[in-house]
Amino acid sequence: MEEEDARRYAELWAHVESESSRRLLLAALDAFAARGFEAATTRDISRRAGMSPAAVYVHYRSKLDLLAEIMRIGHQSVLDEARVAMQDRTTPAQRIAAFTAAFSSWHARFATLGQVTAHELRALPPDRFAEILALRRATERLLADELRAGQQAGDLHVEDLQGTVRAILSLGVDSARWYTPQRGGNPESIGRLHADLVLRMLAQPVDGAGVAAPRAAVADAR
Amino acid sequence: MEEEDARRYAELWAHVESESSRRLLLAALDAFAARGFEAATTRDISRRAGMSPAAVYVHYRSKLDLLAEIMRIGHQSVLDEARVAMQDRTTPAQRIAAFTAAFSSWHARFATLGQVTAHELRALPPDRFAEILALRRATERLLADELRAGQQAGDLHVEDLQGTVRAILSLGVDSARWYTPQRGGNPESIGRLHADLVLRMLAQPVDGAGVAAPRAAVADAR
DNA sequence: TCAGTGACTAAGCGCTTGCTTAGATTACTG
DNA sequence: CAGTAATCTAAGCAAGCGCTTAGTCACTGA
Repeated sequence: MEEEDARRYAELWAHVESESSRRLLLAALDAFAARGFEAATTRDISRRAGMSPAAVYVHYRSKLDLLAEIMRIGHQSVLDEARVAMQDRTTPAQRIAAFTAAFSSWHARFATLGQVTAHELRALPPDRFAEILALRRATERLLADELRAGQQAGDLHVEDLQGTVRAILSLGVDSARWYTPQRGGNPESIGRLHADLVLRMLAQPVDGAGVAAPRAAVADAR
Repeated sequence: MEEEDARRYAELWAHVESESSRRLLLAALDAFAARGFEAATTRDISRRAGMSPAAVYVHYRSKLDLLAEIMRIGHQSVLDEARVAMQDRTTPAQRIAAFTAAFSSWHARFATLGQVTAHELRALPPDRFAEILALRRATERLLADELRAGQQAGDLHVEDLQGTVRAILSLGVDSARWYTPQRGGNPESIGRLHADLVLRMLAQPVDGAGVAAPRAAVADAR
């Protein structure tokens, strides 16, 4: 992982007290992303953090504790960013665009973390899993509530609410899989692209001999 | 894995000669999907297939060989299905809709396999990886070529070609992560939903005081 | 001055891993 | 029915695993 990545991720767990703990979180994230949680070894993690294998256990009780902490911080971060992005918008369409842009650009910006959060859930024991699932559900609800509001107001075209929610989330989640700064431009441009695509998806037809046009509600949010 | 799944997957590797080999492919797929390639043990795989651990090595040279074979068959299958779905369509928009429906419904129908194909690529050594990557690129090209054709003909709205390709693929790939028959309906309905969302994304604006309407090219493909 | 504390390391324990070996069993052939 | 090849199992090896133990070291407060 590059210097720049290290600085970006440092902000995520700036609230973690010890410098060694923070170094271990970054080392563990790298190791989990590179080989998967099960294949990553505590020896590898400790080496990336510049410590002996035993030093890990001064700061964390187990390898699983490291994963759980990374997952918790990651899920909390994306939920917070989505909330902040939506808070000043005034219409469902605007809030959906803001959510999509924030969610997708987060997954590009923290692609390494995004891969781990999305695909190592199965490694968590039931109680940890439940905690993370609650955060995921809260994030999903931010989006679903706005889609429902826009649908009921007649401003947005939403035939399958749950399916549309999943589609929008998929754009973001999967960004973490393929994104690299080389291939994807900057994270914000991914967010803008996805927000634009989503607004097109939701454009309400205006009658005109079977031809559709986006209504003002959507055109404004562009 | 259920009886029904077993039958569905049996078709995928019907061409594999030995019955034991086919049972091992299914057992390995289950094990890889449940815990990840690295965490899955050859003892677990052999037990699922009703054999002793050593019997695996009569049919496959290594655990990695099992993964590589599963990946190859899976990637070839989705490429074939996409090609077949597109072949009788006459416009770019129709072929894009057909591709999207086939790609997404495949990932829902073979969700277990889809998860493995998408996320265990890193476990492959360079030569195996290159083989799989070629299949992925061929699939991607099926879609990209049609988007480019529709864009150049002026029928489709495509601002960011590579970004749009990735977005459409993301809808399918991520379906494998969340889909279950309980939550997602049948695979074909996922495909139809995604095809519809994609056609909306690509609708070309028709001038009219800043208001957009899909042109006939897209409306026809609906 | 020195007991106490927190961060760390060297060494290694008990266990599991992918895979091999040696031999048994089975199905088929001349 | 002997011979052969294919398929399987019981047993186990070398290596690597997560984590622990015992002890070192720098620093703190009385």
